[in-house]
Amino acid sequence: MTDVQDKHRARGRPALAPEVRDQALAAAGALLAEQGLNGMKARTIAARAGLSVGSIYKLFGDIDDLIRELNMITYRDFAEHHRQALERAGLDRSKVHGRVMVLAKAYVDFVTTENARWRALLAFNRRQGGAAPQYYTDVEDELFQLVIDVLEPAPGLEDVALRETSARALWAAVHGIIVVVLPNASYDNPVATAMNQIEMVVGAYIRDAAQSR
Amino acid sequence: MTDVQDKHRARGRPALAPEVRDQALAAAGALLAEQGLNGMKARTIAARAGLSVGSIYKLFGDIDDLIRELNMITYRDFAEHHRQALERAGLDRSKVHGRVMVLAKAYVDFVTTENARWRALLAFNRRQGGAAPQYYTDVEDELFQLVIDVLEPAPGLEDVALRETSARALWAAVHGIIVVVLPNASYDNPVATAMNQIEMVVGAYIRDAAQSR
DNA sequence: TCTCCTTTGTGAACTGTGTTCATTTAATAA
DNA sequence: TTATTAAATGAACACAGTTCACAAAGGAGA
Repeated sequence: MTDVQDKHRARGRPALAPEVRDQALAAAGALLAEQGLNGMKARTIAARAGLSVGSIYKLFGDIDDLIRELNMITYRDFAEHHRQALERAGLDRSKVHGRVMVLAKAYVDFVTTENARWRALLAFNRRQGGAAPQYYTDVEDELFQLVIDVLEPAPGLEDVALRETSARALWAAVHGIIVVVLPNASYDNPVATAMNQIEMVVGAYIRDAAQSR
Repeated sequence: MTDVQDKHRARGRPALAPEVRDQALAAAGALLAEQGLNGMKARTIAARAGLSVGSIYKLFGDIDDLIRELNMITYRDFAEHHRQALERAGLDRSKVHGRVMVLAKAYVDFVTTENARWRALLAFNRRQGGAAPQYYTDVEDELFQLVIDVLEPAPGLEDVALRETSARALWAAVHGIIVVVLPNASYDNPVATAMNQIEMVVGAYIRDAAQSR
């Protein structure tokens, strides 16, 4: 059935060049960074990309698909941002506490500098009813793995299962503090407040693990 | 200027009885519990309340105002739910760890039993750009106060400022774990997983505080 | 070169939702 | 009863997602 003659190809109007999709995606990404989810209107995106509404739908399915794709990119950047922060810090692997705090600071920085994209990530994943899509979970695991690796030399966390659970629990805790503190207008210095609270929880956890070895 | 003659009053069609507003609010609340934010359409709410769209706007301003009001109620119920859980547990005030875990379990239970309302609370507050409204912050402080009180007898947390920061940090951590774990389909028993992670973080924090006294 | 023919791109039109406001309704005062 | 006034109503408007009949753009065959 798929054995159609190949000599007749490229009939009819040629499809949009592949790079057009990339350009449109980049345009939509810029819009998201500037205006958050508010900017993600079919017509706005089309205008920004220099395409018709119909083409946006041809290229991306629907607007939610497009947002998912942009969020995917944001999440990749997020993970990469953490990896680079860890590398730049150049701390000895034995400095577990310091390295976890480097990751936490990287998180806070990302939220600060990429606020609109980060909010889109949160808001949209929450909007969906069911489970997160597969590729999303993949990047998430990738990020957890980073924390697990950092915890590896920690005294008291030699057990792999315990270390993994610790990484998940700690990282969720860090996330919680960031989510609660950073957008809260009642703190005059939200970043310092968040970092302080993270320090308290992470510090206690690592000390306690070493203690109860 | 306010000294208008009072003998001419109640002219024209009488306004909707005050109880009508309460009934409409209750109807909208039921709708929210059933269908989440998806159900919060002007026409759906109006039909459910047996009123016209216009009346909904007269009574509540706009739909966002109405949702804010419902979220306010949810948040009150949330705080009350925690108070009652603490009371029912009837633990001695010295059992700090146990009492914090009672609060955490209460949180998890609320999310489970009142899922739609809880999600509305999260999603909507995140949707708003600026700071949370005043009354909202009030209930939040009320809830933090509960945690602060529970932490009061904890060894190592005698200092008031430290205790308050600990309460905020710990509660945000608990929130983070719940937000990350409970809706995650990859755990076969999300509630147990969440409670386990919370136990780890809370336990470590309290032990460490006692240790480094 | 000039028609067909096919495939893609376009944007007007349709649907659903928030919001308003001219009109209708229901009450009191005279 | 009638005039007057305020409230309730829902048709109409604005705006956003989505579709699809039609126009545009190229290749194939004459």
